[in-house]
Amino acid sequence: MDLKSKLSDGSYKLTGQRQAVLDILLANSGQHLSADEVHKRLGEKGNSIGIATVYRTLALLEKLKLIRRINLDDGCTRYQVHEDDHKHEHHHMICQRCGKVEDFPDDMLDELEIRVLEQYGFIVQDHRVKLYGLCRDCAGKKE
Amino acid sequence: MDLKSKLSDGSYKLTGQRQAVLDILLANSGQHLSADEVHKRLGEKGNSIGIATVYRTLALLEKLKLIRRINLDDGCTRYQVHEDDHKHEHHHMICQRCGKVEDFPDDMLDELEIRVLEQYGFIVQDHRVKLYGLCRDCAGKKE
DNA sequence: TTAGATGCAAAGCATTTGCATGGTT
DNA sequence: AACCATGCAAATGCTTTGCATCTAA
Repeated sequence: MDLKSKLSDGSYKLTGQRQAVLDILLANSGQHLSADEVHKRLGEKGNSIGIATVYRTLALLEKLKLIRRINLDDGCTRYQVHEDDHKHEHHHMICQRCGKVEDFPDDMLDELEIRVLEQYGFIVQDHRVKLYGLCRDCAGKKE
Repeated sequence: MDLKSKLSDGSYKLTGQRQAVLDILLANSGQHLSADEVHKRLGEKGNSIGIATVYRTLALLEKLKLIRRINLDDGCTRYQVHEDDHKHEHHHMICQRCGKVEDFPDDMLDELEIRVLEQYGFIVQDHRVKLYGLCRDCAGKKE
């Protein structure tokens, strides 16, 4: 784990809380946890941490690019461990019936980026795509 | 203006406040105003309205699909009048240097939606795309 | 007349911050 | 030892809600 080295690069210290928060995110990499959910899961593991520290740690881990921030428009910021290689970034499909959030890989926006550069002179450095609709399970059901 | 008819469809009343809020959004269609900004501009026009009414009105106008909600991750929800025809929806380019937000038309996600349906069985009903990068002005500058 | 709308202030949430204490290096 | 990190509670900022009053239909 390169948490320690990433931390020391910025004169940050490796603490039990920071390791614990990252561990929770790693153990739930398929989900998109909010600060409150991280806090709760830590408590369930007997690893209680102040909520302020959870927020501060999440902000730090994001700065170190170990996790990424996701906005699913549900009233809170959510987090997910960052992919190891930047090549395999991903976006989200949000089911409007059951609320499930699935990831899909990012490998299709290149054409869009080229056009945007041509037409607007806008140089794309990053992007966020959210698709809203019906997941396979819900699409199969009636009504 | 079809505000009145859209309102009466749902047994909502046409009030001066509702008209005023919509007028502000219409007069600033190129911008992305927050509830607070709408409230301030109303006040500047001598048309003071309670902030709670502004929030309630924005929620109502969104339900009537007269405006749309935009999240630019700056700590508040922003609003913009909806395009008349649903065909010409648009997305946003956010400059990471000067903060300017420009719109670009939505006419390129079709291919992506087809692939997502094929691979995940996900039926796309709506989408949100945000591009982060450098606008033409900033891309031209040094440093 | 009457259901719906408004305004104000209080309440709600997610998130941040001040400050004294505790822990890494 | 020195500096950074933590915890708690208070504070913040956006948004919502309760309730009495007002108004469009």
